[in-house]
Amino acid sequence: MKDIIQQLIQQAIDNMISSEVLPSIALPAIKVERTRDSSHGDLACNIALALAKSSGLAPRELAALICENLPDNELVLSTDIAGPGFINFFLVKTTQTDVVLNIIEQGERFGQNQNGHDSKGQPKAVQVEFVSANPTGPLHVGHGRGAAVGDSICRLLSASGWNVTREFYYNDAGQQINNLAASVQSRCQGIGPNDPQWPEDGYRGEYITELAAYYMAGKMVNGIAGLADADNHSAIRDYAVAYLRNEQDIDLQAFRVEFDVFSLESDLYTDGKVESTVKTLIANGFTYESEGALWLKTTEFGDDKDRVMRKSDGGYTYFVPDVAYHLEKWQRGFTTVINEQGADHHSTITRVRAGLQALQVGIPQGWPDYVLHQMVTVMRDGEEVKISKRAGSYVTLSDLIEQVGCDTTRYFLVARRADSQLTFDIDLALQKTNDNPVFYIQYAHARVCSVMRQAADKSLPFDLTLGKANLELLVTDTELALLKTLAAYPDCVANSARDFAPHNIASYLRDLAANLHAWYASGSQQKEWQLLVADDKLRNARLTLAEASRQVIENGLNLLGVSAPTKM
RNA sequence: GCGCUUGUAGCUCAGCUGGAUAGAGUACCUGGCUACGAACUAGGGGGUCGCAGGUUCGACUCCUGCCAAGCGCGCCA
Repeated sequence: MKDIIQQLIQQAIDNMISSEVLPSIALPAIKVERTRDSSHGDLACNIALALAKSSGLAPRELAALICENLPDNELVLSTDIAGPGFINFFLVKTTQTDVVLNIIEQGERFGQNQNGHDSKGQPKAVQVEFVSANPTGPLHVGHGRGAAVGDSICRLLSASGWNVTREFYYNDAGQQINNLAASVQSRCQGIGPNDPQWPEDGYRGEYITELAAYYMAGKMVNGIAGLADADNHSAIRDYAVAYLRNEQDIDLQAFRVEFDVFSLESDLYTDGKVESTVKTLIANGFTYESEGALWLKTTEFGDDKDRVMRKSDGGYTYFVPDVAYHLEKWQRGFTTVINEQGADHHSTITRVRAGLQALQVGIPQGWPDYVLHQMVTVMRDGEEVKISKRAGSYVTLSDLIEQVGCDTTRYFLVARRADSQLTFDIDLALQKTNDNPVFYIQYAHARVCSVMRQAADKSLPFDLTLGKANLELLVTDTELALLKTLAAYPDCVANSARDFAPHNIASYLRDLAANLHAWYASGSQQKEWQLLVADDKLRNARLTLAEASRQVIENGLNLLGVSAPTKM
């Protein structure tokens, strides 16, 4: 519909130029937008404002000229010039109710688009790396935010026609893994954090004790048996990593987050990919030796200082395998890669990108994309809960899921822009009342389902065909507002996917639910506005609108990984 | 000190990549069910969009400077 209006305006301006009403001027892109306020019609265009200066005409005068030259179109009821010079378009009724037919026809596919298709109409590949928690402890709220945001981005990209690969990267090769193993080993030997032999950077959490007990009891985890040998450091390390990976998998499953690929840092070493990456960087002349270490000239790619690649003890710093890993992503054919991670790691972005540029393999500047989420603070009983991995005070993701439920946790963690700080108020999330937006949206869905059940109970069966044929009977203010909101959904999905911004979906759903509740409630003020009226045509038209609304709520909630209950 | 991010109603946050009178929730005040589920809804009060400049027909949005908060600035990951 926007396209049609755009063409009409284009024709009008072309006519004006050829009849020399307008000088021949460069045209900016004609933007036609959905109006926010229904008194402004259905669609609006600001072209007269944009062209005012170059044409030498006053905006309102120019708008009037454009309207006069506008070709007739059966879909346009009338136009209006408003404010400083906006042209508002009022469309015939069927353009407003058409969205209902589209929703009914497309069902769960409604709202999807093909923006992720290439010129041949094939889905383009995108890889999204998220969570990527180190296997040194259970997942906490921060990981939860990464999981919720990352997973929703994946769902948005899929809905936009991309072929999405979800990937989890384990840093299972660094010093921290040795700390982990040492901590577990100490526990196996009966040493606690208060003993003098306890490792300096040891992990003190309760889960370490449990892990040690499992190992000593010889339990199996992911095909690895606990050897019950407290002196075997490497066996303990392998067991600990397997155990914690398994714990994380269980949490992620409970959080409804799945991955296609798990990559291991240790593999990059054993496959020689770290070594070959370093060789290329040296061969390309972007390194130098100093103070016994090997440095990468990251300053040539915008960093504020050069960075050590190989420490004087011979080991590589963490970002070297990161570069090797991203080179591998590129070689796997992903020209679009998104990394979702905590903002506390933002300094790695410059280094990884610099390393990739220095490899000189044709990777574009600014590749890969990053989505960073800010810190999550947790409030419980009105107090902030401090998160400290070593001290073991910890709000785990599984705690949250258990206490407030998967739906609420996911919604809360994804409902705000990733780059604003988030306070997770457990007391608020626990309230199953007014304050909780998740229930508000789910309730709207359940309410429609309830009406459908009522319809059957009262022998007022829902006849979809009859409903579709009588949509022009939808005329009340609340019905029109609801139609308008439904029509905005596809744009909302496309924009959210483009911006990697799933929080827009959360806001949209809040809005849609409000429209639905307002429509429903209008029936308690005016009985003739109820859905289940006696008139067959009107009732079924309304039930069709209700079903369409339900479908869009379900589709939207699905993008957030939140369930759409039929009963609550 | 430098870099990244943020600053919008008392509180928690949106604001659709420059548009019309800045919007929701919450809290506060006033109404609506012998129920198509009131986990809802109608209305009211509440704003120098951190501050100061600039860009233009128009700025919460873009630019510059300043103020404040969070996070980074390791031969840790």
